[in-house]
Amino acid sequence: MDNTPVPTPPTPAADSAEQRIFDAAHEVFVQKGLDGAKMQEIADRAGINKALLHYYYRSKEKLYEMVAKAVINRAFPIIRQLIESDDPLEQKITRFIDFYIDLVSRNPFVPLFVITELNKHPDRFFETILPKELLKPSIFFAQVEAEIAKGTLRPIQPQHLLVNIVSLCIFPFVARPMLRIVLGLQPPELAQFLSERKAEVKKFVFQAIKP
Amino acid sequence: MDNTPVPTPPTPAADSAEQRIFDAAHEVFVQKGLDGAKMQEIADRAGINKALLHYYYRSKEKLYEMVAKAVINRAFPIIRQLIESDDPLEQKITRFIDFYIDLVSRNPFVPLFVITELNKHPDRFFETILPKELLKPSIFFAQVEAEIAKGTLRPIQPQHLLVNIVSLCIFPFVARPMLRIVLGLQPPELAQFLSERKAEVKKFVFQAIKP
DNA sequence: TTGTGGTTTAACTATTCAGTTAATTTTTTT
DNA sequence: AAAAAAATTAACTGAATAGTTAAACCACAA
Repeated sequence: MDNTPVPTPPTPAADSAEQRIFDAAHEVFVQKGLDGAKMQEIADRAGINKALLHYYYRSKEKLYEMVAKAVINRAFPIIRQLIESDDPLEQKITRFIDFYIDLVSRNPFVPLFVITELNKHPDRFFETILPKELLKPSIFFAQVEAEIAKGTLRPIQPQHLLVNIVSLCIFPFVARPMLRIVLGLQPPELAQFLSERKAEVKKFVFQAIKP
Repeated sequence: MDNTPVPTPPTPAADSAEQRIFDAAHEVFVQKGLDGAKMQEIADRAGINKALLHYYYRSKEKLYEMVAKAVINRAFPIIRQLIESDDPLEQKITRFIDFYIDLVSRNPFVPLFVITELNKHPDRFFETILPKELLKPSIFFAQVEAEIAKGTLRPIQPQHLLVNIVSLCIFPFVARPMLRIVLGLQPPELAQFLSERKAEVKKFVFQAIKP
């Protein structure tokens, strides 16, 4: 028979106060950043007393750090897998664009959050939030070099290619409200426009790199 | 003879306290945002007493608003000129990329500032900060359509083309610290990498749109 | 010289907000 | 059911920081 004590789960139960606090903090921090977020607002959204925030998470900084880690750890493994896989290049790029645009269109505030965080506290970010193992894009780079050598790709620095792809995927979602200014689009047309991005980016990229 | 009184100039003298305050505020707000900026830090950077900030600019919000307007009004006319000019398309794209990358590499914090501001107070932004006249990209769109009809350009929605170009220009500079993670580049290599962007983006775009 | 208006400052007040405390309620254990 | 532990709250404290005030300073005119 099983007499091992049930360990306190590292992730709190789905509808516990602890979890509701975390979810509220997630929303608020990602949308407003560390300075813009107020503990009272987080408490209100979670529907609990402000003292509970400190009961479960000690301080604003600690809570923020946990949220930041969660954000990174949700996205990072997916990106790592996409970049480090050894699918053939064309398929890899296709998958990358599809996944990445899915990811960012579901979480449009995340890239902005990461970039802002990274600008304000680069040290903390690299030391405590980011996983020790950075990405290894060398497989991707080697694949690109190989296809160039074979003549199935025009010459291009693989680093630039990767950055180009990422830029095309992320930027329009991050800068969504800017599109209203630049293109003169209203919200409904804007949603339509963004839904076309997957196909558009793929066409654009493949045309740009064919020999 | 001229007996009209000399009006108080709308822009204060170059080395006045008023101007030094504004410059300091500009730096601090653009880098740290409204919430991250502290009035004391602005005063310190301007080398004056904190009370002077309120003497000249009433409140933090007012000062912030003036800075935001100045930022927009510096960038907007340049962009408008680039987009609305009637240079032939190829030259227009070339100029656009060159100017835009120059602009953003000299002011890497500005796009982030604008996007953040736009996310937090879209109403204020559209009502008080932005010039009444939005951009008119229709000339650009027409040019693209024309070249497609002539067969000198592959079919592509002009809106997507414009967004693609802007994304490729802005994003790498905004996300500069992310490149360290994605590409594994250290600061010196990173500077080198970014200096190659102008040439790279032009090659990439023109290859992507040729028939 | 002295009066006047604009400029600048040191010292102060008010507010906002993170964090604490001590008491109360709820849940779990015996 | 009583005792113990955990969860939750209202009310408080302290620190940071936006904003005010009143006095000092300065330039310049009468």
